[in-house]
Amino acid sequence: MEEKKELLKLKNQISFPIYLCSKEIIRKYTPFLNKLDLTYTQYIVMMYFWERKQSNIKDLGEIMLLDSSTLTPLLKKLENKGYLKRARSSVDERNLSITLTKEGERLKEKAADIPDQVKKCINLSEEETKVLYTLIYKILTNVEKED
Amino acid sequence: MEEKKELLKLKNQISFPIYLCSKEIIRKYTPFLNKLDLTYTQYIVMMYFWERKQSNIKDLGEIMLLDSSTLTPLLKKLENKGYLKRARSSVDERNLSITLTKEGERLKEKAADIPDQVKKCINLSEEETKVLYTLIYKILTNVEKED
DNA sequence: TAAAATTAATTCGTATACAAATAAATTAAG
DNA sequence: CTTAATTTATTTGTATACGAATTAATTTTA
Repeated sequence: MEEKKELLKLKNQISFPIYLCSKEIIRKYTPFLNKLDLTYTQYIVMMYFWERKQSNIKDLGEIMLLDSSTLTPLLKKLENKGYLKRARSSVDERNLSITLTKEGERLKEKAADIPDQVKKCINLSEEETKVLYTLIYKILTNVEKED
Repeated sequence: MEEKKELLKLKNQISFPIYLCSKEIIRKYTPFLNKLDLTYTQYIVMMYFWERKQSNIKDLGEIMLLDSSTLTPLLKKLENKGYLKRARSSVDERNLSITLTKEGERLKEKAADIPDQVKKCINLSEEETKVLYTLIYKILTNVEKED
């Protein structure tokens, strides 16, 4: 009985520090991303396209774990900035074909230093990072298993 | 040179899985919290008051790492639901004194089962949770050190 | 002590984030 | 072959989240 109430303390719920950690790391990215006129979410979407060049909203959303209702306005912003191009697929007009522009390619060079800078702030050893990485992915796998 | 571009891949940035993990764990809370008519952020604010009973926006914001501009509307919602009471402090009228209501106390009983349910979804061992906890707090400490 | 600086909370503007409803195109079923 | 079901993206509504500007109260300082 008392035990259950103990669980209801913030410090005893792993979700709370993870939530804080995510926000704080994003906060560390912000000054660097501001120089590129990008938000964190826009940045990870750009990273996706730096790897893939071409996609649609559905596939992008499956990697980002973001709904199309989040991505639609975000992609329009990135198109307005000149980094992406949006066009309906001619093969299947339901699909939106999103492609990286030359300007979007160039942005990759400007972003090249950011990961190292943030890594420096986070300041974990290689070993610690690897362990953290494993545990976080374990949670992601477990949590997704139930659907 | 090629090395830096390698860093710009999503899977090589620890921030991305942490960001996903935070969102996915919150998603696991959602069905339980819906039954209590609470969002995740409202839930962690309630947890804060289950421990403290009384606070102001500034102190609350320092624990939650949330700005007063986020908390002001959120606290008004929790007041409308009847869980909190907001009133200017008579000692220093700049401060908003926020207190837990009887209804808010009762909510704690209804929430008592949630942590265990989510823990089951996350499904890490005691040892793994402890290690994760340590690493996450290490990042939080390192990241905050620089201010 | 009166003006200046600081502090605490609110308001405003912009950007996610997600559920639910809608719309348009394609596929499946009869 | 036409209707029904499914799929993909958009729109709408609500709830964070955060920076910047504002307001009101208190402290500091000249």
